[in-house]
Amino acid sequence: MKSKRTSLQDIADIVGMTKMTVSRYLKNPELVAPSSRVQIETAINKLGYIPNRAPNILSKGKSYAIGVLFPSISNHVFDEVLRGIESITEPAGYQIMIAHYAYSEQLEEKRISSLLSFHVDGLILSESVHTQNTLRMIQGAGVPVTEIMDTRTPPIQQAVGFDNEDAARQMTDRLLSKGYQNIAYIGAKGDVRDLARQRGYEQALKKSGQESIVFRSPEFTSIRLGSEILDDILAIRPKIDAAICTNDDVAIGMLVSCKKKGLRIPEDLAITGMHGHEMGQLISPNLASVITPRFKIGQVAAQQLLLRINGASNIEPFIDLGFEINEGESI
Amino acid sequence: MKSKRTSLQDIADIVGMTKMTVSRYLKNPELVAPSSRVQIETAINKLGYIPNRAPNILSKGKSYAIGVLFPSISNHVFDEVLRGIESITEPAGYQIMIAHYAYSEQLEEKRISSLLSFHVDGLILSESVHTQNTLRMIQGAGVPVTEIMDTRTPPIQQAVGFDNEDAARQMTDRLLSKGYQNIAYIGAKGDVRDLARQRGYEQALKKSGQESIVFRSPEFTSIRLGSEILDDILAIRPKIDAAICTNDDVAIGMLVSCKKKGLRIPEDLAITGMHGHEMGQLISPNLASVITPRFKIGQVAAQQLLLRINGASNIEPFIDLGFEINEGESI
DNA sequence: AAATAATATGTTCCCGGTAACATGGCAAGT
DNA sequence: ACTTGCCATGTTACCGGGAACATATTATTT
Repeated sequence: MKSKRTSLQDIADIVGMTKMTVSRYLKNPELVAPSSRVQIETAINKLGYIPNRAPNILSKGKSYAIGVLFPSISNHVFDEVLRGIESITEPAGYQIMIAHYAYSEQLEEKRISSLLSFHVDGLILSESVHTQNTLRMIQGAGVPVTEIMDTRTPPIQQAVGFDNEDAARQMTDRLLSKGYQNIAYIGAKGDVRDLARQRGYEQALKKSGQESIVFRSPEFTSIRLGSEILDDILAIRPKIDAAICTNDDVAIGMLVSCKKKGLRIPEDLAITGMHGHEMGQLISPNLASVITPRFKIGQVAAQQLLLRINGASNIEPFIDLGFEINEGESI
Repeated sequence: MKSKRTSLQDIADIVGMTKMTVSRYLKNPELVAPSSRVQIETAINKLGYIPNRAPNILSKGKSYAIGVLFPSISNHVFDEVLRGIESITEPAGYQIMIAHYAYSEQLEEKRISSLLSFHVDGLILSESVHTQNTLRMIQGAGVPVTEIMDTRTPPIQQAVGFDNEDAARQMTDRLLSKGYQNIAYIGAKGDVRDLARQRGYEQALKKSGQESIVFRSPEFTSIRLGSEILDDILAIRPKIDAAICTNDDVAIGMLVSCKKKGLRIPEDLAITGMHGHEMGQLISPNLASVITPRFKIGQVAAQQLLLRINGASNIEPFIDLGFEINEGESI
């Protein structure tokens, strides 16, 4: 039953050559005599050869695979990033191995360990906080790493993204300049980016002399969370007139809840999000959001990583790709 | 610079034993003398050993990895499925390798080839249509395969999911029994599941004697697509009173558009979706949808796959996990 | 005390692609 | 005719974990 996969040797046996010739045919056909090529080709078609990376991983330590870690695979933010990554790795002949870690450092460590056990040639991480062990492993494996999204936290080697703190600060300033008096920040079970945004918000408020109002849910972000949290917030602070949400999911949930309750946006409550989710741009009113260069982030991260995999050593530790603010109609 | 990763041999050298003893310590510590254990432990902590799967893949042909293919990683539907899969594979010590193929058979083939080149022990596929080459490769590699979501198309080996055709038929019947007279089906750049749903819809309509009205966009499904398509549909068929959308994204987009135009739901237009997206349950009116057992599908698929990886041969070709219909407020 | 068993560790070999080097044969150049 | 060189192919060795078997040391039994 378990009839071992065909190896180069099996093909070589059929055509009466050594596996070396078959190997050459697969990598550089022009090195093989035309008459031999036809024979090998025929044999391969008959047996159906599937390449085998294990020998090379073992003897050369190179897998032509790149590990990509996302906190959650359903997050649309990372869909664009992935497309950006693949736009670079695909033509370069590198295979992507995606894993997710549910925002848990411990799970991230497990995933990285697993990816490294397959000898990935490089890692793209979405988190800026790692366990001690994770750092040791990466160090020990000697693989290049690029961290994406945030450019605030000092990276392991290199960060590609934008300034979350500044994004929140600028958004807060817009609200202030529009005259809002009671601006709240809505966070969730957080990553450092959420915290960076909160800092930006707090700094902007402090400069203006306003008091900061922070709500942080212990749950992961979701549309549902945004919709549920509204009542709690209004119960504690009935007079807030603007809510800066950590991302579009929470903002959309809150916006939907407001509409159900009959609250007018932005007259009764202004709402802002983060990342420019398709949905936020379609609903009415149009959600104010920070538009981030997600595709570009993936692209640049992959480019940088490949450069370093191929030996480049002049690492730019921070590559900031900026952002844009879309005021929408919700502020 | 490229200072080769520490191997079992490196650790063995430090403690003055052979790598075999170190290997034993890692797999069955109780086989190693307590005094040796401490020494090895210390050496490992100092050098930081990262496991290496390549030798075993090479010599035993087993990777303890399972390849999972999703059409798109941002699709929330597959997030739940993935959680279900991991709830089984994680405790069993299997690593998941996720890949996506953007609904393209050709890309699926490339991904499968790549996964097989890493000697994955099994595959979970989300598509029911494959290239000839894909089928040959799977056959040749001799790996167990489980296809998820649909239980209509004949599977390569086994399918775990629900009956898309029946789901659409039942939903159509609900609309008919509520008295709708002009029910349209809204599809997108489709997979077979979309087509199965269309069939179910058409059969239900035929039985009732109504004429079927099908709109199929050449684009991938998205909320935006749903919102854009509404005008086109109304232009061609102004008198439709119900729209069965291929999934919740399209339905939500359409619903949002209706609200913008001032159309009342369900009085002016009834709308139904598929899969029970969180957002659909939060918006007002609540979206009618088919609630599918996504977590369970992942769980059962993984269980079945592991059984077969471990030699089980009594394959149940179809495992139907059913669905529920949530009428919501939109019909 | 001798025989047996249990324990701890060592030895050998396998997997398969391919880099590096070796070789045999034929064609071009002198 | 002899050298030089190229072309097509072969040979060898390597990577590292672990199964299977072998061996050495100590403990237990009769």
